[in-house]
This record gives sequence, C-alpha cells and structure tokens, in this order.
Amino acid sequence: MKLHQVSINDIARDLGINPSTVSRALRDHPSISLKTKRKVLEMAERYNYRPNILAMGLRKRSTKTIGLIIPEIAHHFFSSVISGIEELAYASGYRVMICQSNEDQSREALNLMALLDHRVDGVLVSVSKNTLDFDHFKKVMEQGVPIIFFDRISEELATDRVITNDYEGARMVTAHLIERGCRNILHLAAPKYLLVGKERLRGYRQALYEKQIEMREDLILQCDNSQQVSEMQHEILKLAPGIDGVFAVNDFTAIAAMQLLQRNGYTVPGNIAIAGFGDDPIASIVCPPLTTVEQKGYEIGNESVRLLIQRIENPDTEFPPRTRVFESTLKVRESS
Amino acid sequence: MKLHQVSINDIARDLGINPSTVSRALRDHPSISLKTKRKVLEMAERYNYRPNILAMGLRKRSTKTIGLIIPEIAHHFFSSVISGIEELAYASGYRVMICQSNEDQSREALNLMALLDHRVDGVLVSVSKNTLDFDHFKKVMEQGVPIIFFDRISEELATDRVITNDYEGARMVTAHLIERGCRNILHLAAPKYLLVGKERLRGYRQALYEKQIEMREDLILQCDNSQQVSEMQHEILKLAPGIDGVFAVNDFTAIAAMQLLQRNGYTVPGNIAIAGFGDDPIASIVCPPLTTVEQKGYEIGNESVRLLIQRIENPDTEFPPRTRVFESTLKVRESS
DNA sequence: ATTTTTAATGCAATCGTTTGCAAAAAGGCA
DNA sequence: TGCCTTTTTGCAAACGATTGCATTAAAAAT
Repeated sequence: MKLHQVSINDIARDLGINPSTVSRALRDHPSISLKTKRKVLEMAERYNYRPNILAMGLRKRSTKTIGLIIPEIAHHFFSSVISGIEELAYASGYRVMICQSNEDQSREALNLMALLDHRVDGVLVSVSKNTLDFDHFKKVMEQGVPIIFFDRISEELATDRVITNDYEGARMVTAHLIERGCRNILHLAAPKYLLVGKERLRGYRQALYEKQIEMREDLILQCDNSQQVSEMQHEILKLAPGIDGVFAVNDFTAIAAMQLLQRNGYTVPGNIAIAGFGDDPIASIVCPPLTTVEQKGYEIGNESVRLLIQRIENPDTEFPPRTRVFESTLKVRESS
Repeated sequence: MKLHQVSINDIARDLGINPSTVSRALRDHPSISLKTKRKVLEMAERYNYRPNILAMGLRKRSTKTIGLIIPEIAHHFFSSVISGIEELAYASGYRVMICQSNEDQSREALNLMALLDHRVDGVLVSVSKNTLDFDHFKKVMEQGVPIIFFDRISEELATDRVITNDYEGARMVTAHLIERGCRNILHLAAPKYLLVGKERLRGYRQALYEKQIEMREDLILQCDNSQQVSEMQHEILKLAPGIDGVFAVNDFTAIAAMQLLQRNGYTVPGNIAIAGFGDDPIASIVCPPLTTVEQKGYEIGNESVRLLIQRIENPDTEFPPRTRVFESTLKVRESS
C-alpha cells in the first residue's frame, strides 16, 4: 500500500498558511518573510517533503529531465559517453532517462515516443544502425523539443552534432599500417549509409592515396561485427593469402577477424597486421593487443549535454545547427 | 519554442463535448456510445493525441514506470539483465528508467531519490559494491513502494530476491579445477560483505572440503577487479610459485590475473589453470579462452520484473518475501 | 492620528487527466 | 402522451505545484 507523500498543502495546513506561501518559501522567493521561510523549511525537513515532479512538470511544462537514446548500452564507447552525459547533467540539475534502441529503428521510435510522453526537456540520440528513415526525429523537432545527435548522426537533419573525427582517425591508423609495411589492406566497413562508416572509409582511401597505393575495391567488405565476420569467413579467408593488413571499422570486428585469421594459421602481426577503431578495453586484453583509435567518449557526452542544455534554457534564441568535432588518437599496440 | 501538445480538452472543445467523455471514450469505457467513441478516436488520431503522463500520474498515482538501479551498465551480465527487464516490462505496458550507481553508495541513494521523485511504481536494484548502509532502501520500503533486489542483494532487508546460485557455481568450477589436477588454488574474492562474494567463497571452500584438500587461508585474497590485481601484483606473484590454479570471483579479475601471470613466465593452463565467473564475452576472446560460470542474466531480469509487477498490481495483497534462485552452468574452456 | 508606502500573505486559476455522482437523453411500455 | 428504465453525457472536484493579482499587515511619513 503506497503511502501518501506529504505535499505542500499538508505543510500549509499544519502551519495555518496558504500553499502558495509554502511554495514561495521553498523556492526562496524574496517577498516571503524570513520567519515564515524558516518555519516552512523546518517543517519540510521534518516531514521529509519532496516536491512532486509530476505536478511541477505539468504546471511548468519542464521536467528537468533529458532523454538519451543509445544503440547498445554495453559498448564501452557508449558507456563512457553516458558517464560524460550524467556528470554534466546532474551538475546542472537535470536527470537523465536512458533508453536503448538495440540497433532497431522501431524500438528507437518507441523510445522516442516514451521520452516525449514523459515530457523530457530535450533529447540526445545516437542513431541505431538500421535507421534509414528519420521521420520520428522530425516529429520531435517539429514539436519544438531540442534534439542533439552524437557519434551516429543523421545527415539529412539540420541539428547540432557532436562527433569524432572519424576521417582523420581512419587516415592515421591506415597510414600507420602502411608505414608498418602493409600494401594490401583489407577494410571491414560499416554499412554505407552510416556516416561514421563512410568517414572511416574515406580516411582509409585517403591514406592509400597519400602513400600512392592502389585502391582495390575488392578489399572493401561490408562487415562490422563479430557475427558478420563468422558469416563471411569464407570471403575473408579467400582474400587472406593476398593481404598483409586489416583495418576494421571497430574493435569487435577487428578482433573477430584477428582470431579467424589466427585459427587459420596466419600470424598477427607477422603475416597480417590488424587495427581496429574505438579503443574498447577488450583491445588491450586480446592477444596480441590491438592497435586502434581512441575516441573521446566522455568529452562527447559532456559536450552534447552542454549544447542541449543551452538550447533548453534559451528556447527563444535561434541557434544555427552546430557541429563539434573531437579528435581521435592513434593507439599503437602489438597487433601491427 | 515548445509547441502546445493537443490535450483531451482540445478534442472535447472541437467536438463540442465534455473532456470527461473524451477521457472515457479513449479508455473504451462501456457507458460511452459507439458513435462518440468513433468520433473521439478519429479526432485523437488526426491530432496525433498523446496522453500526458504527468497529468495521469498525478491523478492516478501510478506512472506505469519502473526504476532500475545498476552498478555498472557496461558489464555484459548487467546489460543482459537489462534486456530481460525491458522485454517483459514493455510487453506489460511499463517503461523502465535506468540509473547507474557507479558502485557508489551516495550515487545510489541519489538515484533512488530521483526515481521516487519521478513517482515510479516500483524499483529494481542491484546493490552497489560499496553500499554498507541500507537506510535509503528502507525509506523506500516504508513509503510502500515495492522494491526487488537482483544479483547483488541486501541480506538485512526482507524483500524479494532474484539471484544466481553462486554457491553451486563456485563449487562446480572449483571442483573442475581440482579434477584438472589443481591442489593449491588461489581464490581472488569479493569483499566479504557482498553476498555474492561470500557465496562464491563458500562454494570454493565446499569443493575443497569435498575433495579433502586442505583449506589455506593465505590463498584467499580480497581482490575483485583488474585494477586491484595490478595493485596487488606483488602479493599475487609471491604466491604464484606455490599455486597451480586460480579461481577469481569474476572474469575481469581472472583475466587480469591470467595476464599478470603470463607476463611473468607462467603458462596457462600448463603451470596454472585459471577460472572466472560470469561468462562475459571477453572470456571467450582472451587467450587462452577462459573457463568460467555462465549466469542467466536475461532470465534474472525477466523474473525480477515479473515479481515486481505482481506486487505493483496487487498493492493490497501481502506477499511474503520471495527468493528465486537461478542455476548457473560451467563453461569449460582452454584456461583450465 | 491619518495617510502613504512597502512588505508579506492569500485567492483562485491553471496545467491535463480521472471519476463519483447528478443530470439529461433515449428507449420501452402502457 | 406520460411514466419508468436504461443509456449516455456532463459537472465538478480532485491530484500537487505555480503565479499574477488582490489584499492585508506592518512600517514609514505626514
């Protein structure tokens, strides 16, 4: 049986004053006398009063809550983004409602609905992998709820974006493989409609171009998780004799490929050097430890919240869509 | 600029009827004529009406939302628990608000407050590692908000619990090490106040006892994450020459220990066999792949929600505290 | 002592939904 | 048509907090 939580009215009744006075006293309104403020505060303390967020939200049309939609909570990158988000959000007096889309567009749309239903003041999103249609986001924007994309953004929506310099990261790591002597580098790429994937591919191409190495389209495979690696193992193994390097779009794919190659008699980095992207903790545990690119998850989360809160708290200011790019850094380990 | 979301009153005005009629029509109340129901539904559809959860929650004192507090979102075990929770919760019409305590008691208490402030209908908790004091949970219970603990439970609170059979899992895996020939097994244990830790230790002891192997207290080290492994590396290395097996309370600790030993010239499983607990995906990626114990994360999440919703929807029924135990299964891999 | 000014409080409507009860409309039957 | 049921709808008060405006109490000025 749920107890009756004490309300502003209970306190008012007990003190023989008006609820509005209690409300103002609690918010430290200047026109309330010190004496009443003290009485109210003391009573609130004693009764363990907590404001009813539902009532506040209803009246003030603001819940001091921001929504977050993430493809997969269990990824290290995303969980460090979450830390960055929570830190600044809490410090600024906001709560965070976390949802995970499981890389599924319809789930993503449902999550978005749920967040709007809860009347969040704004939304942070990293788009799910299979999201091709952005109408659900448009609806949010039309309602005037601020929305900010990070890492996995939508190219067709004009919103604030907080991203990693994927292009430069991929260029660096590919250049590194080339410097290590690789000439035939297999690229395990993300689907072409994902911007991060496109950018990393572009960086890969650029590095080859800079070092004047011929681009071979047959060395680009769309394959971006460990399951796909095992599904495509025949293709990969068929290419294996002709390659001396692998650059995968993320660490999980890189590791799966590495283990596949190792199981089939190739040595890493002896026969084939390997690099990933993301610097998941697993990269330093696998053997050999994986060369990869570190992304600034915490900072990306932090900056996203900063931009969002700015929009939330200045609803009448027109900001042009802003893009923040965080540089990534190469982590060279024994796999290359 | 946030738009005015259309409300039940807008629909009522447009249709020239009373808001209460609209409300009942939307909820399919039997005393509303089919004709009005159709009109209302059509209008609601057209205007894209969404009920205001804040108002509903305020009036009905139920938000159809359950709160979840988890120590670390990024752990595979917890994220599979989350999947289990979300699946059943969504299917039953509930939303889930996820919070992470970061293994910190004060954060945990804050999270709990936030959830209560949002008037969740019930709470699922896995206790943070450094939580020694349970007053914040008691407060929730006194308010009559149902609370259910899973995996990391509180022994001093009489609540529903959903746990793994840690004792049996630990006993099995230790027995397995013994069968593999280990006689001096180092146990890297969790803090003694954590029930999971105690139970796994108990299982370890029991296995030794059953196989009539002498218990050596000096082979039990309190050390339950990779950071602590590196802090305690001297102790571990000092013991290393005298041991032929390691059973760690979780996979991360097991792996950190394994790598420490390997770096110092020990072979695994040749010189020392190693086993962990939890079956994190990393366990099958590390080399050699780690022997461990699989926990039923998804099922644990699912069952927790089931128990919680049962309490939420039967507020007047007195359930005695229930405990559900899920069996774990041994996963033998190359590290032993 | 009376008026003016300022400080402190109260009133009442509002946010969007639900719900017990009263009222009206519709249907049935003589 | 009149009366009685039964079906449909409306009224108004909640839920808990906020806020513009009116009002009262207290202090200052005349």
